[in-house]
Amino acid sequence: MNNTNKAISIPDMRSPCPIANTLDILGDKWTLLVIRDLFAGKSTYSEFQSSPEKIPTNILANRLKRLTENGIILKTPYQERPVRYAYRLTDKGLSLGPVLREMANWGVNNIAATKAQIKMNL
Amino acid sequence: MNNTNKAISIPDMRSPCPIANTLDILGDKWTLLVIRDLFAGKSTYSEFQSSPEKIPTNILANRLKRLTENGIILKTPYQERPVRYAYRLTDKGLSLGPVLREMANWGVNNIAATKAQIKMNL
DNA sequence: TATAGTCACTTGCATAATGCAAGTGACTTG
DNA sequence: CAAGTCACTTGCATTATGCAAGTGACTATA
Repeated sequence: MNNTNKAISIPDMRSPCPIANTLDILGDKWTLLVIRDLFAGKSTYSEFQSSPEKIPTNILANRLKRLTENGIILKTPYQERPVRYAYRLTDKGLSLGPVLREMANWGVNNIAATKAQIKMNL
Repeated sequence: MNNTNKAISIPDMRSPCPIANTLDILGDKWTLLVIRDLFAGKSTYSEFQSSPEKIPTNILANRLKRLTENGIILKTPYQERPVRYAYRLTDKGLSLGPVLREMANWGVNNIAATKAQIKMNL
């Protein structure tokens, strides 16, 4: 059991609606792309930066911070000398698989010129 | 057959990824709440405004415009004298049900104090 | 027929988020 | 000891969001 068993709490909820509250955490253009990259096997800051959408580095830093605070990802050093960090999904993060799967599915069915490049276990 | 059979085209795609492209249409704090309201049976401007999250009216107008342009919703007058408009989901919009369902499901399982208020056919 | 009210927005402006480029510090390799 | 990599931070311009008030078409009531 890792640290994903505690629920996220949102200080000033705009409503009790689960969709609204989920959007307060994931509802922007970048957050779910970082999570997509994690599902695709990426784990370091520079790997996230190298994705084709070219996320600005300040936004990447901000999203990694927010996702960590919300218990969706975990930051750990994977080597010393020099110390290098890996981010990975917690159970809470892994449980976003179905959300990503349905979004990807909707995209391929409804947006022209979209192509799933790699097969992910969502 | 209604007008939902044409795929959305995104002028300057940031990548061919279906998740990235879906986020370019739905990735913000408000768009999916309007769609949620439509799934919940709401259809007029004032009904959307009355939802507990209190969407600013300029943002509501903007989102209804964008969703219409993307073929996700349809605007039709439902009465003359005075003319009143109803928005409703196209087939493309209805196919977002699974996305909403998985987001709602993730919210109830991972965010404290979230409560699904009404049962929706997602 | 003046007055008030509703609906579906629009406008103006302040605040916050995003986007771009450059810089920083710890560390390693040649 | 110079150059490079990693994981960021900072400064600033641009864009989006949020709030309040206003608009115009229409109706219902006095």
